[in-house]
Amino acid sequence: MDDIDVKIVDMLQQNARISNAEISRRVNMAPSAVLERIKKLEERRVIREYGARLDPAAVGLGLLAFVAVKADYCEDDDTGRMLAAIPGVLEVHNVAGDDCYLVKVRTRDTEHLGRLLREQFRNIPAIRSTKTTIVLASVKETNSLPLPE
Amino acid sequence: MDDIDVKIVDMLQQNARISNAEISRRVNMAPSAVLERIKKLEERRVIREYGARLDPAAVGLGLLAFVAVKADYCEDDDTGRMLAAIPGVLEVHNVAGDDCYLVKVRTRDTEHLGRLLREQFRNIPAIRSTKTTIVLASVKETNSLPLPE
DNA sequence: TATGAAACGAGTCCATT
DNA sequence: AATGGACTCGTTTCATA
Repeated sequence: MDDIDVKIVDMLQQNARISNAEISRRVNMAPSAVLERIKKLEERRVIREYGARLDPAAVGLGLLAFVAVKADYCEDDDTGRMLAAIPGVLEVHNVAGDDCYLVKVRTRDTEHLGRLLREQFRNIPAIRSTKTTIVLASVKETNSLPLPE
Repeated sequence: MDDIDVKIVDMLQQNARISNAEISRRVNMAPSAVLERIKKLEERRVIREYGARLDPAAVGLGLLAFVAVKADYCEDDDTGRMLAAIPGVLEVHNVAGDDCYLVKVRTRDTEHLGRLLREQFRNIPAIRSTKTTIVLASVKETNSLPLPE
């Protein structure tokens, strides 16, 4: 990763639908050279994927919550995988501390969240307890990583 | 948002660098019609932005943590904005419950995290205390929202 | 690893329905 | 709100440095 790679991934982070031609103008290179670099960054998995960020409320997922999950065995990845498979579960992190998992979940409303916890989370055998934190408002939400100049 | 809009935003969610031509083939429409729809979805802010997801470790941000922040006034959005401005802070959520904010943060390592908490977080006047949860492994991490068929 | 030429495909605008 | 034609511009490959 040289400076030009950093510039390229930053542009793609900021706007994944920018054209190769535009990138190549901004780094003063031929489009074919930029294409080569992007392909390699994708192969090396420095670039994982390209995605559109949608307004969750516009697709009926107005409620955001974080659920701390205590399970019998934190090391057992099956529980994590079962959590990850539940619709609305966006993130599952294995965490240090009292809890085993921290789960980010979006649902329509509190009623749907309650149903999800009762019918999905509690049905996973190893889960001992859950503690839910409701998000009232998101001040910032991005996954653009700060890159060096 | 009709069925075709849902299909379009889902394709863009899955791969933001898909061409309009490819989308138009998959929904059996003229490219110009698809372009119109995408423009309107962007205008209505159903589509917020397009981004590349990078491997955090590849850009020197191998550590992920969540920080629960207690502040004097939860309602005061200045604290939230100050948190959001700190480099490495990716998400700031105003939450219900004991804490005021839940903050998602990426740093190089624990040393950098410690410095960030001491030098940045604790310097925000209204902040009373912080409680940090270190992520050991992320089982799932996406922001693709589950859409109806 | 970068370039430039060439061929092909995509993006965009607009008159029309 | 969608189409199809026309023009412009971008993408991709490959021979070459």
